Amino acid sequence: MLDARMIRSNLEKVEQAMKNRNMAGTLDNFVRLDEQRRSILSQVEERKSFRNSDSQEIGKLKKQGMEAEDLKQKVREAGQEIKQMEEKLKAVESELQQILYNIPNLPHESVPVGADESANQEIRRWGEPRSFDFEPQAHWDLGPQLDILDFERAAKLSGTRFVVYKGWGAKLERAVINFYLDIHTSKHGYQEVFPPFMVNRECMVGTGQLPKFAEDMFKIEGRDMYLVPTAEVPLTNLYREEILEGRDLPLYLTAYTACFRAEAGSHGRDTRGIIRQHQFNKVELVKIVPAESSYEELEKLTRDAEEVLQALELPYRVVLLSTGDMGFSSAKTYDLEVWMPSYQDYKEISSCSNCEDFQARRANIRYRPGPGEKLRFAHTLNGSGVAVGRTVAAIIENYQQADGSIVIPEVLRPYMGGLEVIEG
RNA sequence: GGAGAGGUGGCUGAGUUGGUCGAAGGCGCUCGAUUGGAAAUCGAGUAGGGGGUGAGUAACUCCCUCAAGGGUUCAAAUCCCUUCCUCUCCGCCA
Repeated sequence: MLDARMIRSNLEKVEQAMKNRNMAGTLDNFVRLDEQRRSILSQVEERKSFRNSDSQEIGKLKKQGMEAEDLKQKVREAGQEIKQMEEKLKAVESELQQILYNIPNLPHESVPVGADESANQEIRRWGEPRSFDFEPQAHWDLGPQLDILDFERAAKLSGTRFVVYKGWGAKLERAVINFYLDIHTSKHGYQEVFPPFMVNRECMVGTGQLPKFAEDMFKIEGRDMYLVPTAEVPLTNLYREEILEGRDLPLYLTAYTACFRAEAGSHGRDTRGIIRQHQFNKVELVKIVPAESSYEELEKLTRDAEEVLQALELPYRVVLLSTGDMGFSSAKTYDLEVWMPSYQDYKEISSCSNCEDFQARRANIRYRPGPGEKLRFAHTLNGSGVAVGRTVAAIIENYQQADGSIVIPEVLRPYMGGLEVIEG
């Protein structure tokens, strides 16, 4: 959420930013409601001020043993008026709130302006895509052949966009999770967290999934709760409605969770394999930092995510997303894209974003920079560190051999009981 | 699921015959005094949000907030209702 006062004094800038994000419409409604709100508010407050002083007057008269029926009557009438005005104010404020909740974050000045991913900028590449001396297979063919992925039985259990991992496949998934958590906690200084996979509405509003993207979420029937679409939600909301001490920042948090997404509107995209599932595993990185250092922290966070791909020796590239391709809450996003032989292309495996104070303002996460200083909204960052299912898919495809077996990346072998190759 | 207790400022803890209480005291913190420096001691200050005047992250002023929402009343931290949360006991359960 953007600061209403900031919008008020930067109308053109915000409207242009919305345009750059392919969001139609103007801020005319905002301006109208904002003015209305302030005008009603000062009127109400004026009445209240009179009511308060009259009411105190009654108290004084009573104390002296005098009656004050006239004054009481007057205040009673003022109360009625105030009540009516407050109802109107409430209506205006909630309308205003809805508008604010639906305005995306302002892109950082370093973000390329463009309508879609074609405007994204490649920042750097790491590793060489392997050239095969045989016809490489896709993970959705290799997995079932090796009996480590079972799509047919997953459909029986849950439908499309689900997968069952079996045997060494299940082990590999778990190995990747543990490997990621171990690196981020022991080497990069993140605190490991194991949060609930279900959260309340306030959390979803706090990080920006709601109200705008309700159709992408799985809601729990009969309760105001949602399955987490990413650990970013519980991790960032850990400090919702809290005031942190400046000296306690930055906070580095990491968590493994399953992630649940309805994938509304993505019919026909990535229908094969485990690239796009309703449930997938992810190790997430979240930072809560002072405003001054958030862009430095974004670079560091991105490197932290890259490092696990380097350790796995998976070729990837880093892409700076354009204004049209960025997520709603983000001011600047780097995607990490891993080489996928089945796509003959790089495929997103991580998304690292600086949300600045956009989420903190929604979730009311503040900090006191120093003793006696005014409270400020913290800056929040998040990044996949990285997607586990897509990692497994990338390993299967990039490490496949002509006979259909899969070599286990060296760093994962300790997590696999020393296994070097998964064979049929 | 049943029975009971409770939710007050950064923390702790008063305040429940409704009235000047945004809230005593303590701790913590900030500034000052003291000291060669520090501890101890003494003094002062110290909640958050929003609106208005204003060039102002200065100053002044008003409104709101004692878990959340509603109600009673001229007036509610104090009375009533609903919801949420915490704790204790019982039941159930991994």
